[in-house]
Amino acid sequence: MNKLPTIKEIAKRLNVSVSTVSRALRDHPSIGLVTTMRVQKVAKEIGYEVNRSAIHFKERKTYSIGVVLPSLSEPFFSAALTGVEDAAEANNYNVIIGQSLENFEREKRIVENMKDHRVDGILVSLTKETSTYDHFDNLKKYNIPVVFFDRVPNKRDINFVSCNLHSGMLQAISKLVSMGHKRIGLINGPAKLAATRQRLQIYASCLKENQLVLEQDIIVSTDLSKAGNLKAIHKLIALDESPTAVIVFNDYVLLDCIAAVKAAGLKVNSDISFVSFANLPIWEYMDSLPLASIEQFAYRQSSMAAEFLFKLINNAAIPGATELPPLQHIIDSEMVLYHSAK
Amino acid sequence: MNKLPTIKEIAKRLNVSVSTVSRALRDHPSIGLVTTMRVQKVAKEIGYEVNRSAIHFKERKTYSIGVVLPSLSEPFFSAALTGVEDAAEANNYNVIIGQSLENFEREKRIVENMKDHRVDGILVSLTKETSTYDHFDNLKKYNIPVVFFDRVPNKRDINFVSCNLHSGMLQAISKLVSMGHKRIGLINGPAKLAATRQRLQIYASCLKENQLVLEQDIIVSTDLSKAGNLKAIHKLIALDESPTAVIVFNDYVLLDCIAAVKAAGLKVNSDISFVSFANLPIWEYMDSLPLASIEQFAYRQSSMAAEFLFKLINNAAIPGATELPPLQHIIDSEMVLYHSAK
DNA sequence: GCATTTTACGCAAACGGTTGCGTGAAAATT
DNA sequence: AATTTTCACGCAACCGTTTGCGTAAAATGC
Repeated sequence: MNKLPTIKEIAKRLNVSVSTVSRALRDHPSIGLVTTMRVQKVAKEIGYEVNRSAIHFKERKTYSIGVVLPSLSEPFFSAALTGVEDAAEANNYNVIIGQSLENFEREKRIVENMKDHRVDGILVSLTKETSTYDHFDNLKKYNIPVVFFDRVPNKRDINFVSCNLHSGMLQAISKLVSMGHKRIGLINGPAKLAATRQRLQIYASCLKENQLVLEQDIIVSTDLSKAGNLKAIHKLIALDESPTAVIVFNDYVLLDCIAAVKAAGLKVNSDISFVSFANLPIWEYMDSLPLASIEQFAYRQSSMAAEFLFKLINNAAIPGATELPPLQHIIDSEMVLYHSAK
Repeated sequence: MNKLPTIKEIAKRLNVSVSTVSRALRDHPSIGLVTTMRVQKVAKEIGYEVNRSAIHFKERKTYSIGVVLPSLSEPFFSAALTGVEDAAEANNYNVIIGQSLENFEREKRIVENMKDHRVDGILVSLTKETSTYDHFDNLKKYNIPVVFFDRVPNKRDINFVSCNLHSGMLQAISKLVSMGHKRIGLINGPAKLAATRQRLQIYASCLKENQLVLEQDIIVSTDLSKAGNLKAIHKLIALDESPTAVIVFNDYVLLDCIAAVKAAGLKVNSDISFVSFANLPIWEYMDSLPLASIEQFAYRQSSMAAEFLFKLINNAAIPGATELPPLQHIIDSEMVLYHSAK
């Protein structure tokens, strides 16, 4: 346990005060040139490095931000994390990670833990289960700013970056219509999810914008289990007049749908076309591709959220600063075509 | 910027000294019961919480560990991270993340940054590029222990947990032999990778243990690019006497191989069988499965590595403790059959 | 040559909590 | 009743660095 050299050590060697050393190391103008040089020379010799813990303590900052998100096994979130990391590095921050694993209690524990460790700010993408936000509101007391991204609370006056699914969906549905599709179904998620309600609403408006009528029989939902997914797609292909195209809740659901459709003897992209919400980067390896995916820009969302967070952190650091208004941004999604070549 | 309550605040209110408050809050026996109660009551009333930064500073600990790994977009590493998180939570630590993205310079920067932030220890899975370890040796000076997992340095006297591929490979090759395969090829990685040399060696010994001879013509390699992967598999299927089974470097390579084999009109698992090293959890959705994968237990490796790290950290904390010998463990890989049912 | 400004540095407090040691008063022992 | 022990608490240093303020000495002005 050999101690690391401190500024005291340098002071002792040079017979100057610690304050002089401290200033000399930071090139403070009120320290003479020769002294400054001598201090810096000795500092280098004995391998001095500032003890950030001391500074953090003094400044009441830790120079680390927390990011809590559902699961890094989802490519969307691991891409998002990279966005956070890059922004953090640019701001000389480091990143404390917490995976909520879609578990509300775990999310609460993680936030609590991050608060205890006095992170300077927190980025969050919510659990599917999360519908109360007390554990975040609570952070105000500690002056810990929070920015949400992608999975954001249904609430005003919060800082967030999210993705507008409408633009991508409109592109997709317009594309389908231009290809002659008239019955475009929807396999939605569980009713309790905010994402589900949102998708339905956007789906409806996109149909309208293409002069198509909303037909309830081609709107089904899945609980996101494999069985649920299969049930949903079967319901659609069993109809007298099946939809020729289907918007699917996400790529995982789509994988099951494609398998089911094939098993039923139908051909993907000729008998039935799919559009999904992109979260898997594996389509290039698959035999059957969806027509398109709706890209939600994980990296852009998270890095912009991180920028917001640093803005809030830095603003709080300047003494008389007035509180910033809520920082909010919505990124347009985009359709990405896969099958166009064939 | 309203200040958080401190122990001074409590002391003032109760007209006792801060030391008494400090002790009362931790139920120190030398403080009278009534005083203790009064202190704790006031503490609760004003919502006091310890400032960990202060303690961290005093104890010269940050109660956070760093984990640096190639990329969380690989399911192997995101599973590994979950193992680290769970172990960290059990030990009241938090986890600072850094993705090296297979970039040596970035790995160095991350380690440097973690050192600056005085993490109590670091877990590492190396970049493919990494072949020098000075940036880790350097951490000794700061008493920051390091434990490697999965991708470990080729070096003695280090702490590590890794996975022995031999056991899984032996199971797989034995299985293939029992199914009648006699020519079992290998698509290996780039020569410069340590993993490549290791796989070749194990492949050779497993053949030997099954009384098969090593044939150079059915050992090919890929640079892991798509083109390289295709070239490798084509080389094998173009042989007069193609192998009936192939051990493949990893799942990404395998995806290309399967596509190529199909395109060539061959049937997977009848004309040619594959065994790969598991890193993708997506096989359940694929049309063509490999016969088996060799499971390397990301979660187990990383959580054991984390345990090692905490052992080292805690050992360093007790004053007269002698240094621990290198903590090392090798987990046996296992074959996981996919195709057995069909 | 004396008053004034500037230069270069030191002192000490502060950040929040922990802890070894000291001490007066109460309790126990003889 | 005198002595010893126990109890309950306070004092002060410490962790490493920053920073406002004070001040000798040097430089400048007249």
